[in-house]
Amino acid sequence: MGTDAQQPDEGAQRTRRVTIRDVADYLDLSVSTVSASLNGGGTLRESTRERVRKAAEELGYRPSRTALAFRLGRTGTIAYSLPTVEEDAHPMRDGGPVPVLDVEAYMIGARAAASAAFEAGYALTLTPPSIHGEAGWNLIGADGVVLCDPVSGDERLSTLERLGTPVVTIARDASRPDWPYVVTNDYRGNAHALLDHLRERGARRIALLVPDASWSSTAEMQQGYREWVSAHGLEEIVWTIPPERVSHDAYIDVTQRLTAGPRPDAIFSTAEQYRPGVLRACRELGLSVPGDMLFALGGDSQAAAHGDPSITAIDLLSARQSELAVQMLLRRIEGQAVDGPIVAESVLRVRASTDIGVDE
Amino acid sequence: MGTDAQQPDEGAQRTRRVTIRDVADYLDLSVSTVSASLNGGGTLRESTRERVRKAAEELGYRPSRTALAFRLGRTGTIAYSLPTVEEDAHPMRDGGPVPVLDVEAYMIGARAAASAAFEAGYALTLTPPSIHGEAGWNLIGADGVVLCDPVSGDERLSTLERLGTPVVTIARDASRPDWPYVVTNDYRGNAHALLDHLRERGARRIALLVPDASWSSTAEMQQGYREWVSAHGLEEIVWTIPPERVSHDAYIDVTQRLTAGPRPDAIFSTAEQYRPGVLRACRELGLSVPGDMLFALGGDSQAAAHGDPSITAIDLLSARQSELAVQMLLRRIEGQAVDGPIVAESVLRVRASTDIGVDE
DNA sequence: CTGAAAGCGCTTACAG
DNA sequence: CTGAAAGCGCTTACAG
Repeated sequence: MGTDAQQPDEGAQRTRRVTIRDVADYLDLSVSTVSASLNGGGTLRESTRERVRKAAEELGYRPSRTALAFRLGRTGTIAYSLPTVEEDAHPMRDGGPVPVLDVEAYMIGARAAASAAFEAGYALTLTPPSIHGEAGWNLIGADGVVLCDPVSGDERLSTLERLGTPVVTIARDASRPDWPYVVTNDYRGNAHALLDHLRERGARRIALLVPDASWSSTAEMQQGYREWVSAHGLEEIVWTIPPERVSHDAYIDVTQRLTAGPRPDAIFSTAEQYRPGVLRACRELGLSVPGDMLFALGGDSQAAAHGDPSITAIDLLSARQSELAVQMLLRRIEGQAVDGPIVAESVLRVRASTDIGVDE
Repeated sequence: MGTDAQQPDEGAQRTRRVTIRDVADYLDLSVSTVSASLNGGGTLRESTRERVRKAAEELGYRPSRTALAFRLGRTGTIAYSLPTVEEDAHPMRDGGPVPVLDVEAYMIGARAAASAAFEAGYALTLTPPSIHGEAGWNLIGADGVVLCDPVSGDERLSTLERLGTPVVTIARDASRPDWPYVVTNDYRGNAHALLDHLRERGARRIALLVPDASWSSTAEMQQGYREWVSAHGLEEIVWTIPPERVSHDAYIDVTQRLTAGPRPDAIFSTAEQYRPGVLRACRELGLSVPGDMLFALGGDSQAAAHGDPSITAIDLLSARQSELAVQMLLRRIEGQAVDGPIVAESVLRVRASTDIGVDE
């Protein structure tokens, strides 16, 4: 029963907005002059500009976003699009569908993107998971799009190209090896580094756990793995997880693989998402991590960093990735030169799951 | 090396857009007629409407979002705003700042909101974590805002009210008990249900773990807790976690509390975020869950559902919550009657962390 | 150095 | 039943 409870009137009448015309009339100037003063265009006396700025401030003038968007033909909006999977392959929590791969990384990325866009005067639109087709993107109405983890031949990418909308991807569309508008990571190199680390900690039979999907991050890590085991004369053990068990349910597959043949001494999961599944499978089979099984991840999370045991992982620095992608996209939108693919930094975080203290 | 690698020209010339004027000229009609045909306004022969629709389709006419926004004075955009905390209280992962409370629930909520908005013809803007002040919201340019978990006296809410922008909150601003534009949950009732459950499982000394913050969800659960322990003649044990340890670091506080006085036999954490911290503290003290300590959460997550042990939690059905909030907001924006506070459904999910099989 | 005019693509009264 | 006109708030040539 706070005394200041507020129930704003539905029909609360908003004060008519202050336009450039009001400022012009107030100063007996033309709207052209006011516009030029405020935007630094034209050739005006500095004193005039100053008068205009002051008056605009006084009158509470705020440029109309809609008028500007209309006039300039740009909405001042960029879209951020997370991976979509077919409805029935959606990992569900009771509360609703969860995006695939790494939820937390996406959240960090989306928020960093919103900040970077905002600082440049743009708003960030989150696309609905089901977006597809020209009509959808037309409704979203973005000047450009950051596409996270496209699949190979991603429909969103080709549709947006047809529409002439600039796109920057985070990680590649595997079907376009020469696509320059991408912020990616050295996934192969990361895989090598992680495998070197596992080997150093004594692993000799390292299984690769990968989703059966066409994300290039996955594909590139897998390629890195293949090169590496071949170079080290080790056996290639690839465990592919069907898309419908893209989350914790992977424990079913892992359990089956762990009991089927000769057991590996380390598991490298490209996806953070499989962490709980692998741990559960090991637990149920009485395998201690890292005692009986080393375990490392191709993506990081708070859970990986602070769970029991903490898991060695590659941190892709998602916030930085998204910032770079937004910056590249804004350059494309604004017609500036763009600096080819960017390979962002990643960091190997060594944690308890590989901390067995064995030196070879 | 792909033969179809595409490097769209920076200056790729977009085909001039098809306007309503083009359709009108094509049919020798006026733009008014075309407009009315397409939008169902006016009094036109059905045959005319049909001809227009067909021609529009043929010519590939798509209404211009910017023109529409300008003309109608609405951007066709709603904003979704997650809680902001002071910079230095941001839980950090190496990859960047993580939003407080439940990341996963927010991700589910944001995506559900994006879908609901999209279905109604709106785009969803994610606000940057640092948003504040009129200028920021002006840049975002939303027709309305969904505000998640406002703090008491939330600055965003008062700023938006001053701007005349419709707002719907998810959970209350505690300083506005009579605010009608809210989708909330029966947090007190949920607390009672959870406590009843713990008691049924044998708990007699139940500690409440709460963040030192003014989220009303927290406050209401705490109120529910107080009422309940008092009604049952049990001791009130409230453990408050300082805002700078809003995440896993809470294990420091929990460890200290667990070793300081007489030990509780159950912990009820209002925030999902404290799950790893509590588990770690128990682990390090050699307390098994649920053997030595029951544990339950006021919010759910995949990790709670599938970790070891799985944790009993209240599922707030975030997707549904967000859908309801978006629907209410759209009614406000479109000037329709709004149906007071909505208390959304929540579900108690009983899991291993309280599964001790003790009947009283 | 400043102003008048056109126009971005629509919708909405209003005429006919 | 259909059309002509005004106007939403700006910027951008272009004139003076």
